[in-house]
Amino acid sequence: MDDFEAIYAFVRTIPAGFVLSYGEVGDRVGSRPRTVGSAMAHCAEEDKVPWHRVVGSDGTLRVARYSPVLAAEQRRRLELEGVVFDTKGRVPHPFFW
DNA sequence: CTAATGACGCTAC
DNA sequence: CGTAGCGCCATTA
Repeated sequence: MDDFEAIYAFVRTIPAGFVLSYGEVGDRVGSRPRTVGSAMAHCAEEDKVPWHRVVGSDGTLRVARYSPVLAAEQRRRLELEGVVFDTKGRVPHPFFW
């Protein structure tokens, strides 16, 4: 199984309304943050992965640097799940579960 | 096999 | 606050 698949499998278990950082996801699946980011970048719609629940260690939406459009999409989905953003557009702090 | 490519994270300045 | 450099490593070309 590709490392990506292991990452997708774990991310799929994150409940709606919860947010974890790339590093935290990496800790759970035994991968480095870089690999987690790479996996999220490649995940396809059919993978059914809640990629929006993974943010940067500082609570920012890292995807914004690459695609403002995707960042807006991520924020929209999180707010729909009840996640609150601070005045700087960041998640107060990744939630744990 | 080598090189390039990231939705990262941390430290230093 | 912002930028830069480095370590990291699976995946792809």
